[in-house]
Amino acid sequence: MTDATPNTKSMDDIMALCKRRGFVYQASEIYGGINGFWDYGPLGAQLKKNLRDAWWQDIVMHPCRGKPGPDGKPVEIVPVDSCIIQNPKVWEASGHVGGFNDPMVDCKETKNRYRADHLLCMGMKGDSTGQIYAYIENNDDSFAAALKKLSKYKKQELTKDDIDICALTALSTEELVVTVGPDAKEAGTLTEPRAFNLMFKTYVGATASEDDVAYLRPETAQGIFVNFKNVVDTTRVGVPFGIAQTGKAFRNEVTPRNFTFRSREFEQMEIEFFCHKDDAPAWYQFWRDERMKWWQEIGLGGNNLQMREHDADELAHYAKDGGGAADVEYRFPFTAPGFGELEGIAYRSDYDLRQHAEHSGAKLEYFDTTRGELAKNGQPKGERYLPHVIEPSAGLDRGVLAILCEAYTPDPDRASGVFMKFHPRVAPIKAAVFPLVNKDGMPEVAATLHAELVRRFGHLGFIETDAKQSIGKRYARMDEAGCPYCFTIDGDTLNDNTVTVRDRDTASQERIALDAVGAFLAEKLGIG
RNA sequence: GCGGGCGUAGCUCAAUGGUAGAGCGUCAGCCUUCCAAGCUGAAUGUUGCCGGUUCGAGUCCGGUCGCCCGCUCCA
Repeated sequence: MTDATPNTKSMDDIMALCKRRGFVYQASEIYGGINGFWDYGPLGAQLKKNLRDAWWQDIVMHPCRGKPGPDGKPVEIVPVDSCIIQNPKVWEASGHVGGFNDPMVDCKETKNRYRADHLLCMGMKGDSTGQIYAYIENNDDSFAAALKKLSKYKKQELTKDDIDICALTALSTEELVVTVGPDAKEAGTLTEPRAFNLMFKTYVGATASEDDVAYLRPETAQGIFVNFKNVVDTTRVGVPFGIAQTGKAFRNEVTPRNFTFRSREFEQMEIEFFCHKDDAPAWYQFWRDERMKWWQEIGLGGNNLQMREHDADELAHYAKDGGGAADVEYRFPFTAPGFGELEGIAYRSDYDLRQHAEHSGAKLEYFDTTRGELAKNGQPKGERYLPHVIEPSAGLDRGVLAILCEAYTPDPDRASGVFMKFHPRVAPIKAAVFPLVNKDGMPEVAATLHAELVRRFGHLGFIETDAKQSIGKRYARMDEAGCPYCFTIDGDTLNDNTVTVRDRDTASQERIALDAVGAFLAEKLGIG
């Protein structure tokens, strides 16, 4: 098999176009920028909104476009919009306070960095003197290398039965000085374990004391879990159902990289879908397939999109028997030939609700009146349980980036040299209206048509008009901005009330009636 | 955070330690009846930022910020 185009696009060229055409700017650029933050310009802001709106429409307002769930019933999803700052106990319950503070160890010799809790140390049994050798947990090569170095140091052939093992984090400062790093030759090159807090910290209230510490949310998911009981109590939803929200999340990444792919401030689109434990595998399969299909339909239909099931050893311990976890991945120019994650679909069991129930003391169990054994009157007695959760969690900014990369289409045969092949549904500019020349009554007709299209389609994106310079230059500009259709008023329009429609992807034209333009565009935008 | 590379106009790039430039794009006017045509004109830079060496720094040195690559990280 051959991939004709996937790896050949230049990320530098795509970034240059994003800047040039107003899709993405570096945040605080006039002050020299700030690492890991990006702003969207006019076209980027609308593109991002269109993608978010498409998700909202297809998830919340018309779930899965009407496709029934595995139970044969309509899929039910309701939205919430929770705060970026929550009670800090939320993040203790979710495990983020612990998990986002992984101590790291650096090796001064090899410049490698390791998670401190992933390193083990070996010494000769019954001989605690001299050097200690560190190796990486669950890594046979690293273990063998350390054993070999220890054998050479002790001048005798040692096997795994001849050694004592302990965690690196259990070593004293004195012991660390005589410890040889996993990839090092000399002892004492490892630093003390240092904490890296990946959550942004802030203070609630003006006094800013340590008692007032709060965190910017590192994911939107927990805002859903903490509102589970509220939603069940105040709306008429019943399990199985989902709660969805979009919003910003913040992670103090060690190394922001690859344009907007790993940013410190980013936007997520998340669903937490609650179902009975027995139904979880079927719902997992359902969402996994639906989400893959959605990304394909939104414009990532090429061979740069793939679904990857996580291997068993990647799975969280609770994910094994409810389906599993899978990522929708896109082959970005900077990951090629590999892929980068767009969305994760994870089986989370009842882990999150259970954690919040334990930490908060709230009763989060759901009483399901459709289950349980039948009473004498034939009605089910009901069943009380913590619902299990399937979580499709997508990165909005990553989606935008994938769409930008996929749309970027070099074409030496056209004036612009490149055009942006956006799916009409997400294209930030929906249409453009041009008078062929800026005289002879054409501008007036164009202005009238433009005003009509703005009224009818302006809520979906920009409707452009432009009478300056040559028609070829205007088409070229629209190619780079990814406008799918250009309507041109020419001399014939004045005689027979027809206009030309130029198709961005083929650069070919057809004539349609002036009063049919609205219907034409509606059909092309999929809102006929 | 570590190592390497890079930083000049919106973009792509010039400029031996000696007056900061070009092409494209942008804007204005003229012209123009279908794909960046042509003509005329205009705007745009504390050379990322701060400091040092020098009579003189875009150029050399130090620091800092940012971007790219490799580590690390990616809950």
